[in-house]
Amino acid sequence: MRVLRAHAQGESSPDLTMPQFRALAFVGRNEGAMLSDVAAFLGLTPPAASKLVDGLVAARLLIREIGTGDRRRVALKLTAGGRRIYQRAVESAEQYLAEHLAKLQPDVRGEVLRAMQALRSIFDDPPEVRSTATGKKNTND
Amino acid sequence: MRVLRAHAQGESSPDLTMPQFRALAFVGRNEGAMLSDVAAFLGLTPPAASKLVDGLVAARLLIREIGTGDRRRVALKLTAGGRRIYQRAVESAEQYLAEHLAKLQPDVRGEVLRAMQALRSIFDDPPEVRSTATGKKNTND
DNA sequence: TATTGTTATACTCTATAACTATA
DNA sequence: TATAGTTATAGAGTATAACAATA
Repeated sequence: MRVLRAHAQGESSPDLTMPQFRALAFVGRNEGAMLSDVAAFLGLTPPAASKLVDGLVAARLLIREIGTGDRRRVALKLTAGGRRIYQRAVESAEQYLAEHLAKLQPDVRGEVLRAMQALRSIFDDPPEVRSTATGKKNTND
Repeated sequence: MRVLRAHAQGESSPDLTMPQFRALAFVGRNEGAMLSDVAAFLGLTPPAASKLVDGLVAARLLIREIGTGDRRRVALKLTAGGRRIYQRAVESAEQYLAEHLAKLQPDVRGEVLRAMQALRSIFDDPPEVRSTATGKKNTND
């Protein structure tokens, strides 16, 4: 992760900080996520997440939409520009990973894959989003 | 790493931020490291690293020592209190990892270990320290 | 009354630019 | 002249507390 992060910092769009990019990427993976989902995933307090989103909205990479059912909720979505930056970063990271993983023998690569799955299973990666903020709650509530 | 970091944030000494802890841990692993080693490892500019160290020195967790050979260099060392906090965090993280890894079958655990070694080999983890700042340069210079 | 999010305020993190001391 | 580090300044990140709006 450290190596990948260093790579991302070298590549990413000039004026976009790491926290901003993490928030952007989260919304990229979870279109319509609530603000509190962003806060929970990034480990931030709601005010901190709100301010972070402020910057992304000001940069025209994200938009806030009022929840259609529960008007307290805010649904976050990427703008066209936000999606462009997000996808470009994903592609860059994937290419970087692919280049390096190609150095491994196929059987070792398979072993790496199974190891990753094993780690994910025991560290209980929780679902990223509680709801889509577009109205009804989901069963996690 | 995300899970482990969340764990560390819950455990760690109350008034110690993540960047501060990362710097502390780096010096813990690299006693006598130069300031520029800290900056390079954390991906910070020298002024940012210097200010970060300021806080740790003020908290009496780290001390600055003038390099014995090259007086421009600063050797960073842990105080007794700094070492105590560092070791406690390492033990906490190790215990957390051990508890979770114990859920895996021994052969899967072996596979995870080999996968980690394979990843390290292809992502070229660089040495953390350029010199010990206690005088003579090393062969990397 | 509880939940979602924001505004207000303060401190830390981080960068660039300019500087000091040493080599 | 080049290198290691600090000081000065400014903007982003983050927290706690207080608030507004909605449920």
